[in-house]
Amino acid sequence: MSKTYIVDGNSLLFRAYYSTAYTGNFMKTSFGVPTNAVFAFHNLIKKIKAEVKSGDHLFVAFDTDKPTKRSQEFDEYKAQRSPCPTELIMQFSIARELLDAMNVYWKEVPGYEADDLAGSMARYASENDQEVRLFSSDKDFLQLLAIKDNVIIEVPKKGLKETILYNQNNLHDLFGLNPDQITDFKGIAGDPSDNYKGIAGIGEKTAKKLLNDHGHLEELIQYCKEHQDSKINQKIVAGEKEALFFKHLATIDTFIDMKTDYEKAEYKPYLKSKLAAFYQKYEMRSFLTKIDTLSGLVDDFALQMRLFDFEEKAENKNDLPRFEKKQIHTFSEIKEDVIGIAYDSDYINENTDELKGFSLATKTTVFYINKEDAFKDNGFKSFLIQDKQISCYDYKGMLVLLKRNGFESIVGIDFDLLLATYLVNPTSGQKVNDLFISYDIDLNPEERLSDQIIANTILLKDDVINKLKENDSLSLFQNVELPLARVIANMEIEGFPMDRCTLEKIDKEYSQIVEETKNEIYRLINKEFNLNSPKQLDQVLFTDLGIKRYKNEKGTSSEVLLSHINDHPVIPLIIKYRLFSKLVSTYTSSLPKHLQADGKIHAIYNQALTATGRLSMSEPNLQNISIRSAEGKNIRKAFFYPDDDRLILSLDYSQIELRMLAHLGDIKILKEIFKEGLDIHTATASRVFKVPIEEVTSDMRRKAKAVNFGIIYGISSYGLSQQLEIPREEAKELINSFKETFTGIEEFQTKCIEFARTNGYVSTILNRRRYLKDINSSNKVSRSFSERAAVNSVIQGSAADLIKVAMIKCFELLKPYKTKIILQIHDELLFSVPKSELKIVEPLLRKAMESAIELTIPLKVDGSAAETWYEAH
DNA sequence: GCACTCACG
DNA sequence: ACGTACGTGAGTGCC
Repeated sequence: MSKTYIVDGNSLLFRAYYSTAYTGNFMKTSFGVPTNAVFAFHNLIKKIKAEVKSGDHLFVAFDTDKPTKRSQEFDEYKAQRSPCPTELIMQFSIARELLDAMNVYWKEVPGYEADDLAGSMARYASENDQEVRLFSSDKDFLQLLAIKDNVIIEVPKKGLKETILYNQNNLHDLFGLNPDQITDFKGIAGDPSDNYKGIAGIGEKTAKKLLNDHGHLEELIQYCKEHQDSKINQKIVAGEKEALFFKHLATIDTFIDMKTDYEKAEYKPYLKSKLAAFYQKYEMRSFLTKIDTLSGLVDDFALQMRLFDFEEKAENKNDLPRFEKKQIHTFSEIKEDVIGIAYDSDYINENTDELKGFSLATKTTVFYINKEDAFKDNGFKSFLIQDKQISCYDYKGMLVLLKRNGFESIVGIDFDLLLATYLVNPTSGQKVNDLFISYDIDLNPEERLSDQIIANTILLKDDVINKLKENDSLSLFQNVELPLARVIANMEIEGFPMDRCTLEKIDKEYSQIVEETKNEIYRLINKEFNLNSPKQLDQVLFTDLGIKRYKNEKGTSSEVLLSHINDHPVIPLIIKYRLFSKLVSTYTSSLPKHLQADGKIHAIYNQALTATGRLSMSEPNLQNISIRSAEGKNIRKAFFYPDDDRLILSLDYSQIELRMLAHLGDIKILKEIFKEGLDIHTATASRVFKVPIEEVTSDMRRKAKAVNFGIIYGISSYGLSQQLEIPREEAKELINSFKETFTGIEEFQTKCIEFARTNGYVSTILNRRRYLKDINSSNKVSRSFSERAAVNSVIQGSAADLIKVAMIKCFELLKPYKTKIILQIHDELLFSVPKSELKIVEPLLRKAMESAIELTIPLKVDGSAAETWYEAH
């Protein structure tokens, strides 16, 4: 049997208030709003809600402050009560907000009391064969047991942890009366809490005894009138009118029509978004961090990231339109409009994968044309250059494959499922297989992938577009990511020049150093082992050689090795070995594997991978070519154009993330520094250490620089103390003086974190979202990670937005020139520039970069052109 | 396939 | 009392 849970909101809120209202020590928000009653009330509702199952009903009734039938009939109704404390009054509306946040249906009706709403609901549910459980601390409610034997009343005991259960069977044992005698009892004995006086001179005990002897008030009066032989009987007769009046007043109205309210009260799960917003607003952090442990919680943040409601989708899965599949040999066989295209290949690496053909979708059919047929088909070729509105998946990959095969670029693409779903949720995994899996679409390994891709692209398009609209991300999609795909495709096809000979020379030299250093190490410690194995190295250093670790120190990273530099002469050799073997294995010996016949490297950009909106790069990754060490930087000497009419121009944004922070957080002093064009680390040091710019020492600058970075990363005193090798206390003070000097930084961080807590995501300057699933986790470690990521993602992601816009602008302005964009390294763009164009193009590019997005501070672009990448920086 | 290490912004 | 800077890719060893 399903159940209906009814809560007398008013009486429980009163109880909740007085059970937690310790004198003068209220639970309050930082703005002074009292929340003690709401807090305890929350726990009561939560406990009740934990029992409620799907199909059950849960209803909370409240009083209003308007006159009621009782107060109109009886002037002194509740007149003796001491006035309600304002601290409680303030919480009446918050309690209602709480119920909304808990997705619980509640009701109040002017003129009625909570009792009447609850009582009527009890009758309605009971008569509909529901088991009724009624929660109230008001014993008036016991009369409702008379409705039917399926009604149970729960009265909280002191402390609110347990309840006393009343039902038809046990009421007489517990209270000494039957359910239908409760109103009679109130009439005779009165009720001080409602100011019901009853019959003067008759108290609880006598009243109960009389009712047990005579049944109901009316029968008792009749009897007393006939037997006026005792004082009690005479009192009853004298008080007849009052008794009947108070009985009438005490009678709960159970006949209000509750049908629609009953339907509205059907069980609903918690919605994480609503609840998180409430907890955030009323600063109930302990609940916020335990939110995921609630049973019956629907994580609508997670649902929000998806395109559909899963259950809804599963229901409709079989109703999804199906596409007929047809093999064709000429494009003219397609009679309807083509609305989607997907390239047929392995979807592994567009720079090396073979193109096999195309899957073309119309509204009803997926056509397949192989590469050979497509190649010689003029109809298909002209389709490619028509500016129609076509959907695809992986626009950039398709452009690269088309170009590699001598096709003209397709121009009329207005939707790319890969890029669009990446914007809906950048952290959901975008590899072709798991993309569809994450949207509950099964791919059939037997069927051609491109057919399935384009069919699903067509099916999903409208939902994804709607999602982007809802999220305000449509412009980012249409005006940034989609045009950018074209820019990147051109960069991939253009490639990056590398000279095999130069690299081979370095490789030879460095490989020799690796060998020599290795032998020297073996000789020195008289032992041979695999130096590349961190495990074996750990054993050799910290067991065999007996070097003592510092506490909490683990691993064999260069940082650890450096801290033991004086402990053994082998340590510096190992550091040297590590440096050179890294350079050889990752760069000098590996890069040539990626060099193609045109003397260039054609690496892949991943436009739909990072959590923040940055690009990433692979096969090979040219974004992490060494620069910090002199030995590593040498590698850059291998990157140049063999014919000496082209230069490499490198233009990079100066302090782009700190500028973005200054802009987004409106950090006044930081903005001033940028406007004055000062060296940022020196200037911040001068402000924080309160010395004139000229007196900033190199150590002050070093510290300021570390904190500046720290702020972008979501600083902790521990992290900073490690970075600067200073005590934590000092790091803490340093952070504090930064926060004091740069008003606005702390507020910016808090805003990012609180927004993420209530919304589940943060957004960049161009409305790029990143969801942070652990932002409310009860696990402090993962929660802190999410908090730092929340702050950092806004900054890093906004900087990524900015350079993406810059890339598009540069690409557009370069169309009349021979200069090409050839590499993007997060805050830096590299161009291949004919010497003759440099003077014209460089200022244009700088200007385009500096004005990519108008900020409230100036952007600054540094850089220079040179023959080799080594010199251009 | 994962952990470790280290290259970059 | 606890573990901690953000975002990547690649080579290597080891289960």
